[in-house]
Amino acid sequence: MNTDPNPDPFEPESKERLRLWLRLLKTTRLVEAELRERLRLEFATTLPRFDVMAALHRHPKGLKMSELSRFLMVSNGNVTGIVDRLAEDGFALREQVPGDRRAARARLTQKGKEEFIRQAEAHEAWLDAMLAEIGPDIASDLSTALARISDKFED
Amino acid sequence: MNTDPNPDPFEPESKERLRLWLRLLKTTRLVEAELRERLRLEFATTLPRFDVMAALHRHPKGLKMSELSRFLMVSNGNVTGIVDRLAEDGFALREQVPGDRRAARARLTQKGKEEFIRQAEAHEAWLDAMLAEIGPDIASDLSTALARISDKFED
DNA sequence: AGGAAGTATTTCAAGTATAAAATTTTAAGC
DNA sequence: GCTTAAAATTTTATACTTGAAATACTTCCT
Repeated sequence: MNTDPNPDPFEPESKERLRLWLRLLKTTRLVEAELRERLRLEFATTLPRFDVMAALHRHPKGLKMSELSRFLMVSNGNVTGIVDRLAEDGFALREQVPGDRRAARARLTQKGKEEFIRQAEAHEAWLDAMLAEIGPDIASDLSTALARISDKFED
Repeated sequence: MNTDPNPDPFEPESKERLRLWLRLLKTTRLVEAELRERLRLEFATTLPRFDVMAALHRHPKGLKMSELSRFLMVSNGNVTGIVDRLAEDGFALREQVPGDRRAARARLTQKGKEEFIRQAEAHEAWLDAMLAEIGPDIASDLSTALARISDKFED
């Protein structure tokens, strides 16, 4: 489906890759901005809070702070503050890990779980609308191509 | 090239789109994190500073603060601080716009321009290596598909 | 001219983000 | 058992980010 396979044979491939990167960045930021605004308006929350809640929802037994940090690819000190604020609102809590007094496991409260489910349903519907241009087969191809990039970072 | 066109005919398309989004986010964050670290180690700078310098480099006559803000899709108040810090380091400066005493145009200094060129060359080489898995034709297809998403946000 | 509405920018408060240092606890080697 | 290394988390300092309010100037309408 590539309609213009080689517009300028003298242009290096690196320029084409740079263009791809800029497009990737722009698309991601547009979608992110839209999600952030809707989360703010409809649920009075933020994207980082949503991300943390999503991670905790996928792990009902809870996650250690360091696991959360790795999973979300954000710094260690960062999750401390986000979980603090979620705890203040009664959406999450910390539990001591038995047998290791260094570690604490964060998990959702019942209230947090219910709230997250509401948010996640809206989130999925918003995304579905935003990516409506992309049919399921193209979505799958795109995912595969993107996976090829991110797989290079495994180490 | 879609090797698995319909893994579960009962799964809604929205799940496939959600997966695509998560993959998009993960890939972008991985590449961004790598670029940020390299900019820090090799040039003692940050991604937002690089982005501002790139925008100013593309517009040698300078950009108004509000134009910079729109171009980079970041908030108005945000660019103020970044340009402030670039100015402290002698990489950028503000000029009054003649005929409109509200507006100021930011542009690169000669020192800033030279520094940016060094950084941009390294940046392009890093990206080329990170996206090496993606050939130019696939890069072009990918860009087209992503453009279909971001074009929906024009208004 | 004079005022309302709009535009450009900065300031502000709160939250997010990083890297690095500090703290506390656990595990390993000898 | 004692020391040292490793691990988990928090704290610190600095920068980035947003949305909203404040400030200053411009334009438009009458």
